[in-house]
Amino acid sequence: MYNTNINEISRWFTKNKRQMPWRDTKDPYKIWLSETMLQQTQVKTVIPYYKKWVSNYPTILDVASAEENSLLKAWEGLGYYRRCRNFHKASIIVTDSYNGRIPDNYDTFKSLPGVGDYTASAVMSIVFGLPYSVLDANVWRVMCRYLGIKNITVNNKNRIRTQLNHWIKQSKNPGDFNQAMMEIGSQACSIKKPKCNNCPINQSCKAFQFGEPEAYPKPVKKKGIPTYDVSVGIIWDKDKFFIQKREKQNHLGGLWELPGGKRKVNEKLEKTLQREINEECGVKVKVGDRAGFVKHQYSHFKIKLTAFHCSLKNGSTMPATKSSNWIIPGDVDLYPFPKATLKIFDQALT
DNA sequence: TAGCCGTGGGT
DNA sequence: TACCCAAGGCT
Repeated sequence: MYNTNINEISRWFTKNKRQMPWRDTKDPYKIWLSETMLQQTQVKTVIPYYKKWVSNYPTILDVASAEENSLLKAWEGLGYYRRCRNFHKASIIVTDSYNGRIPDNYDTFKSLPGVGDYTASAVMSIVFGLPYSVLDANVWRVMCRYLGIKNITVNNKNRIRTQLNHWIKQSKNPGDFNQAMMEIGSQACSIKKPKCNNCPINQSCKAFQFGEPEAYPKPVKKKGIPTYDVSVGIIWDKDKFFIQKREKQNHLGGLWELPGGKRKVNEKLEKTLQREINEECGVKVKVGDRAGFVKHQYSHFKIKLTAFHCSLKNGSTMPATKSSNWIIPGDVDLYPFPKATLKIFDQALT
């Protein structure tokens, strides 16, 4: 029965796999990069970023020798920017400590920053043919349905691991097996309205036999997220305006932004701006016309973001530092900004 | 360990 | 519109 499933999965993958720029490479750098970009990010979203990245940085040596600011600019809009900073750090470790060769050992590779169980298993199996099974959100859903599992427990996770390990040891190509399982989850065993008639393992699938695949696994209720009113300033000095770099350990770390902050209850947005800029930069500003307004949603909160044109009051100065600068609108292309800031620029600088 | 971390696709 | 969630990792 097991080997029958393996053969069916393999046949299904050959027939149904989508083409992706990294699909046919065994270059550990490119597979590692793609798996990093794919974390919590859909294939369709990743493809253009992947292409641009490998064009800019063809080898891991190019990444190691690049400025973090340039790498973040290439990552701009992809989100979860810590992935980019960790990939940079890891590339330097590989260059300095492993003579530029990406480790072919699971534990050594997984010790690199940003490499967890999923990424290590994916790279080891796809590049080096080692039998480490991946358990991402897709495979988790496929296996919950296959084994008739509703709840996340340690025991159930072990049952899934055991079955996957058994299969992958039987498979001729561990990398293809892993990718096949993920592709089944994405294309056939979808969250809503799964296409069970196009699934290679439906004959042994408990959830399919029970006639209610969507009930497995049991959906977890998630919390609501708060909304904040935020106001930021475009502080002009002649043709230049002020930007600052966010602390690396913080939200959107390493990216650049306009100064500003969260509105307090019953506070006017103009007042918020003067208060925040005084707290952050130690200067007083004159707030002028509204420059833009956008709504934006992050992972765990939403913002309503209002931007104002501003100018420094007489006697106030803000010198450029390592983490701040005065730039002309054309320089926006030189710095990585969060999406919300880019939306404000679209409204305010054109 | 559960919360944090971005953005866009899909419905 | 509003909401869920995606080829996870870190603390």
